[in-house]
Amino acid sequence: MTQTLREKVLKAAVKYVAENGPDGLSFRQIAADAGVSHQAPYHHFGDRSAIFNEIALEGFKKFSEAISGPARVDEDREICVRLCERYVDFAIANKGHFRVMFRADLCQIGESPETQKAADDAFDTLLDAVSEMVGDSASIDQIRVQATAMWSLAHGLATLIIDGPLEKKIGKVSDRRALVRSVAQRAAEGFRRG
Amino acid sequence: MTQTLREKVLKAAVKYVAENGPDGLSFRQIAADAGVSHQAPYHHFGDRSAIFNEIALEGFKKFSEAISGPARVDEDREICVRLCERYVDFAIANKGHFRVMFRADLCQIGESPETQKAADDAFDTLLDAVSEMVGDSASIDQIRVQATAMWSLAHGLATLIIDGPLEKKIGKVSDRRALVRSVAQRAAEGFRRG
DNA sequence: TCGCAATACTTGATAGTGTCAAGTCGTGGC
DNA sequence: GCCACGACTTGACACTATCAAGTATTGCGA
Repeated sequence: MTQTLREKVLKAAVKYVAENGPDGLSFRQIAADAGVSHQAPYHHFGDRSAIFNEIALEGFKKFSEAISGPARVDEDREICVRLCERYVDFAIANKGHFRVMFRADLCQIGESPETQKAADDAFDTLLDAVSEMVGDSASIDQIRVQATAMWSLAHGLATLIIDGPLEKKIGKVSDRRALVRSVAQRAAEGFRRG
Repeated sequence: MTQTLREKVLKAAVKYVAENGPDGLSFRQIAADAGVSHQAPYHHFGDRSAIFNEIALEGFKKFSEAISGPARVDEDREICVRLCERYVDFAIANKGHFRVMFRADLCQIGESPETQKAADDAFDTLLDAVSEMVGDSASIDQIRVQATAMWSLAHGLATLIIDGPLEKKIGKVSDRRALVRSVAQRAAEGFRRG
């Protein structure tokens, strides 16, 4: 149960971002909350942007896990819907991570090879899922288009729900799930036709 | 050509956000660049968040214009593709605005009735376009699902291109347009079936 | 057991930030 | 003439990231 300061700080940062967004995040406040001096966190994360990088890294790893995993292969459509559901579920359950992962200005993932790799892996996971959905007959270009469409749809849904106006328009969780399902199902019909 | 300070400040802020993202935006720096005291901008925008609100307001107005406008009504698919193209084009051409518009933590649009109205109008514009696409026979619920799907797809594409990893994966503008077109076309096939 | 180097912090100082609270200065209207 | 008001300045405060230097503690090789 003894948590290292590094873990404490990271956790507090993620919590803050989930609740307030990344903008006002203060190293000093986090340090004060943890009962250490204002420079203590700085020792573990050399830089303010370094902590965002770390959050993104953690996020991409979690993301890959959440997206992949055993999926019954009944039919194409089912995969698409599952993918969307998982994407949105992940974003909601991990707001703090999700909000950082796709903000290039916060965490320049290019600077950290590890984070870059995690991000690439996450994308590959998505590509694999889409490939499975499309089938072997499809060309690489088709898969690329399909994957982008799939990704965009899920990503758009997730961001609009988390930070955008969709949050208010669909209050209850049951509504949200139903909407995501309907939307994904509708889109899947188009995606199926290779 | 004489620009009021208010206009100057707003313009500088939008430019900054487009280039660096909203996080590091500094009132004082903008004031210094404009050659005025550090409190001068504060006189026009009572608050740091007020300027983001103003940017969002401007953005939603521009957005409505960009999205609507005359569209040849040949077939459903065409409307969907156009909508996506316009959405993405707007986001790229107005990065500074777009980045702010959908960040609830920056500009609480709920606080400003004017901005709220502009945002609602923008959504209505989108809904109208989708209604046209779907046809009169569709139920309200179907339109709602369709609109959400459409919106999510376009929004996801735009954000992934602007801030996300898609930016690197598609370098040239021609590639981008082709990709957006393909993706939208593919999705449209699913959306068409009421 | 001594020393020593690395680790995990603390303390202090600097520059930059938003924001409150007072000025100043010119212009239009009574 | 004056006076009120808008546009701006000046000064101060609390807060922030970050640099630089100090101090414990701990593990380890001689």
